[in-house]
Amino acid sequence: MLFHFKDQFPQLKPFLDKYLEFLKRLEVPTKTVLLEEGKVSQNYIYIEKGCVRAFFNNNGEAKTVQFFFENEGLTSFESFINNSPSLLTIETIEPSVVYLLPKKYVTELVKELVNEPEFTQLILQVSAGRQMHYMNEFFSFIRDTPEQRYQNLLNNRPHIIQRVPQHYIASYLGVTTVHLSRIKRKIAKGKSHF
Amino acid sequence: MLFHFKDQFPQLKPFLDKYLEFLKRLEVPTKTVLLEEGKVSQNYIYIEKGCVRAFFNNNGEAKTVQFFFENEGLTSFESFINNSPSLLTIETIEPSVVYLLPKKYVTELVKELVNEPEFTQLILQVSAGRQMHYMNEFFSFIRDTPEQRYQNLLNNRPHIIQRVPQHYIASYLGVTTVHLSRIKRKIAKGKSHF
DNA sequence: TAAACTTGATAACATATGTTATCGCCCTAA
DNA sequence: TTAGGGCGATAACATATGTTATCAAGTTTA
Repeated sequence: MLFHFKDQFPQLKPFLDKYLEFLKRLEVPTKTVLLEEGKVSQNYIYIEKGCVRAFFNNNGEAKTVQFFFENEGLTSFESFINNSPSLLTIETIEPSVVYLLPKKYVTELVKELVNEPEFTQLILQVSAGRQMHYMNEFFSFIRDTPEQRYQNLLNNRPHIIQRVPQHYIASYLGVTTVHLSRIKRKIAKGKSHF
Repeated sequence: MLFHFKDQFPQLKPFLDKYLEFLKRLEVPTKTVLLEEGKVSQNYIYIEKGCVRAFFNNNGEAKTVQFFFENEGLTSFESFINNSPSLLTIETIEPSVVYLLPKKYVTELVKELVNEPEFTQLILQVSAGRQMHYMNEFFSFIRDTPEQRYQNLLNNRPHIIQRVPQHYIASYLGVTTVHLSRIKRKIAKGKSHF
């Protein structure tokens, strides 16, 4: 969220650069929890290498809602703003290298930036983008069958299918692993006709 | 979105009040379209009386995603910020009285406010709230069965069930009207045991 | 007032998806 | 090297939900 926008909003660069030194580099194995559902987010997270998933717990069953990869940053936005417990757990899927910026510094940074009109622009833009993302995911769930959602992944984000274990993908699509297998078989059959 | 926050952010009040005179009052019948999917939002909308639904079109079938009632304001946020076509149509469900603030004035107002630190606070808060809303709707779709979603409506927002025609509710729940009837019968049966 | 719509319930049948169990493959730890 | 565990495919059966058609009651319109 934060450090991606240096190029787009050059006036903010000096503010952001000041905080680079407070980033903590972390090398972590698979299945490391970076933020736990129900706890207040304590860090802004940036992924240098590897990938993570965001999920929430429903009666012991994990529902995966999003994947993040290299060069992406993430926060539990609402958790940061309102000090409210995170709705999601963030967990690595592969051995990963991440940078953390502790909440304390994020808060400081925001305090400094709140007087910069450019920052308001950035906030508006980031917020609109996030809202767009959740709306699109939401609408896709309503509009598309699981098979169509799988096709969307194949067409638009094949790296996810390549890197992420199938049971997480099934969870993301909203079906069981059994049904995802059926979907894959059906698609494979369809293809073999040509 | 905008005029609700006068009390919470008193410093912004004079800015907001200046624009009250540009609000256009409109009395409209049922099924009036206030914003059409695919078009750029031209107004901030405030509902004085009546109610509206937000839906998108999927192969000729309308998928309802949200209802708004008295004293609520709405914008297609992304559409406003990015001048992008709205993902949703906004249509009245009842004869309604609404106020419109043309985009021109909203833009002006935002330009004035962008230098007010309090405005950034407001933006952060509104954005977090909106994101929370869409996340919750999204997660409820993933987590809950249509029957549970109907129970949630009954428990938390019974006014919706009372005022809104059943086919819109079925669409909102993600099922056919036939299935919603089944759900209602099942719940009625369950109750009659006590 | 009568005709035409709209809304909601219901039945019969079709399809999509979940549940449980089994099998095979690959990887890793002892 | 072998035993166990994680992962994915598949089959058989169960359940949830969609589709189509019909009916009844209420509402709008000519």
